[in-house]
Amino acid sequence: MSKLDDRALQHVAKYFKALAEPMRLKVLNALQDGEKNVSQLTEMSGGTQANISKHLSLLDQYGLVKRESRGTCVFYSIADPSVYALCELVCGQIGARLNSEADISKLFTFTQQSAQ
Amino acid sequence: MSKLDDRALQHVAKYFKALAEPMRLKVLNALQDGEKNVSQLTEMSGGTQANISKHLSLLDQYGLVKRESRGTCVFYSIADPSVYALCELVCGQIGARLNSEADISKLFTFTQQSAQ
DNA sequence: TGACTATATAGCTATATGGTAATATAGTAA
DNA sequence: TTACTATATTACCATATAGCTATATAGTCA
Repeated sequence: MSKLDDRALQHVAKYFKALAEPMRLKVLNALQDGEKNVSQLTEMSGGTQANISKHLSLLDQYGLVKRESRGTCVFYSIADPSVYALCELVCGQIGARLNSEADISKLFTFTQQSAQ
Repeated sequence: MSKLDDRALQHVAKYFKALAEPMRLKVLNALQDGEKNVSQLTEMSGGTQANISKHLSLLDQYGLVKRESRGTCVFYSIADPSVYALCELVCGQIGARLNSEADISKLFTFTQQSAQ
C-alpha cells in the first residue's frame, strides 16, 4: 500500500467525516428542497446560529455545499446531489443490520425524494 | 424535524463515522479480496496489532465486518459489500471536486474491482 | 503442567472537534 | 453618521478517540 494511496485514503476519510455528524446531516436534509440562508437553516435544524455557521463553513470547505451571498444573507445549496445517494445506501445498510429495514425507512426520510 | 428522525440521523452519522478513518478504510480495502486474520491485516495495513484490533472491534460493532475465530486466529470479512459502492461514490465526488478525477482514480483503487 | 502464538484490552497521552457565549464583520436603511 | 440585521469568527470547555505500551486472555502443542 503506497503513500499515494494513503493520501487518497485521507481524502476519502475526510469526506466521510464531513457526513459523520447528525447536525450536518440535518442541514443537508434541510437543503434537499432548495437553497436556504443561514437563518432558515438555523431555525430548521434547531441549533444556534454560531454552530450552524460553523458546520456550513466546514461543508463548504469540503465541497458539499455551495455558498452565495445576496444582500445581507448568505444562501447555501447542495453542491452535489449524489450525497443523498450515499445516505440512501447507508440507510439501507443500517436497516439490514438492524433487521428492521421497514422501521428505519419509516423513521428516516432523508433521501426518499431526491436520490434517483 | 422529529425526535425519531434525530435518532435515525445519529445512526447514519455513526455509520459514516466508522468510515471516516484512513486506517479503517485501509483495513476494509485489505478485506476486498476475502477474509483475513488479524495478523495479516496488521501487516497489510502497517499498523500495530493493538490498533488494528481496536479498529476491527469497532468495525464489527458497527456491522461493517464479520468476525469468526478458528483456532487461535480470528478471521474478519466484509459484512456488506455495498460499503465499496459508498467509497466509489465518494471517490467520484472527490475527483469531481478536485477537477482531476483521472488522478484520483489512478491513485485510489479502493473500489475498482468490487462495486459494480 | 509450561511454552508459545494470536488476539483483545487496559491505561495513558495528545489531538480533534462539537457546542457555547461573546464579539467582530458586513450589508442595509434611516 | 447611527441603528439594525445577518453572518462569521474568536476563545473557551468538555468530550471523543487514534495511537501507543504493557498486560491479559485464549488456544495450541509439547
